[in-house]
Amino acid sequence: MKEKKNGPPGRIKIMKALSDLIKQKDFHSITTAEIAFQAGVTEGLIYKYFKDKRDLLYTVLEEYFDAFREYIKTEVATRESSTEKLEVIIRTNIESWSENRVFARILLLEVRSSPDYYKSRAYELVKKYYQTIVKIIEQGMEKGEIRRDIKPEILTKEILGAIEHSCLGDIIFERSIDVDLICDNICKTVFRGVMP
Amino acid sequence: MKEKKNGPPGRIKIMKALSDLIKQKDFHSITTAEIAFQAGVTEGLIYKYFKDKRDLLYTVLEEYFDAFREYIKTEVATRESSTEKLEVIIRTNIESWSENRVFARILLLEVRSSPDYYKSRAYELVKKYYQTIVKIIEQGMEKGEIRRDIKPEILTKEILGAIEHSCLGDIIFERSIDVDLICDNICKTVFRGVMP
DNA sequence: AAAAGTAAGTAAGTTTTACTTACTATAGCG
DNA sequence: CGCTATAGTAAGTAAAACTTACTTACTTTT
Repeated sequence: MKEKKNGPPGRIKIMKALSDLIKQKDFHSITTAEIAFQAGVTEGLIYKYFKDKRDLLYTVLEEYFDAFREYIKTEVATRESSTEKLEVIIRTNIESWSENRVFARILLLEVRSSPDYYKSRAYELVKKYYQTIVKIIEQGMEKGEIRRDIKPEILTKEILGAIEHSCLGDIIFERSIDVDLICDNICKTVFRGVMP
Repeated sequence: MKEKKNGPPGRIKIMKALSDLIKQKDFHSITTAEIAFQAGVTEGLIYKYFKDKRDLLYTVLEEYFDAFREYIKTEVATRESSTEKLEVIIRTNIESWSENRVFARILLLEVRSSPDYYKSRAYELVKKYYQTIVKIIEQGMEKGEIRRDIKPEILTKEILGAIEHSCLGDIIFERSIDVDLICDNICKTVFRGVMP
């Protein structure tokens, strides 16, 4: 069903090497020489498979995001109402970042600053994820489960932003994430608001 | 009242130069040679006043954030209830980013990936801003204006995250920001929730 | 089975760019 | 005046990203 396997061993080793190095330090401080050494290949090979150092980063992110979307999709499918679906998305999202720090760090900290990330396939996947949430909200509005006087696109961004920022500190400073606490707080405020 | 003026002309010109260049391209694509040329000074002078290229960036951000906090403070002072205060923070924050794109781009896109940003004075200011909001929420809880079953810290992050992510796309792709629309959406959901 | 073609990988550059070092001009001040 | 501190320069260095030209090995074709 997959169009292509992961490719030649060198390519796989390079991606694995970067992924491992990001556990230890930020992308900017990782050199191509280091990546090559860690992968057990020579520097030039990186440029055989990737346009440049950043393109390698986007490709690593792409893989993580693919798995993430696949997982979210199966979780969402088990729920009926749109609010339940949103809740499971919030929880699964936080959980994924809690368990996969490399994924979270690349997505939240490393890629956003470079213009050509927004031309990458990784970013296309991010947009698809965003669209999934927009559609759930639209369906919720049609079914009368969600108020109609707000824009689905903005609500989507609000939810994603709330999740992101709530986890950001823990991701940056490598603290453990209290998934239940954050999820519970976000769900309470998103669904019922801050009023007593 | 200010401890020191902005410093020698060269220093000011360098900061202005980076600020102007960030209007056109991302920080990584800006070279120190370019900054020096734009400022009409020589490259070495940058390193007389700043530890490294990134330190210059943090210092530029620091200036913007100082002005931002000053402005927010006066706006908040005009409001009485904590929800009104939160509302004015949300609006002023969005407005500031809408009007000052360089500020927004540095803060949301450029600095977060580097570990030493979190040791900078700019980051100290960010934390102070965050604490200001936490206190407003705590006061709101004491006065019974805000529900007590959520953590003020997480709610703060939720609000900041919602603002950020709602503006992010427009900031990245240099579109105009519909301040009223975003502000209205965020206030509605934060205060009353998404339920109909 | 020999020839031809291609994919995987290497070794040794080149170029760019952030950062250094050693120096000069100028202005304030006892 | 001479001394010191400040503002600034010019030329260089080191390192890191990226290139180029080549080798090896494995398929495919005739």
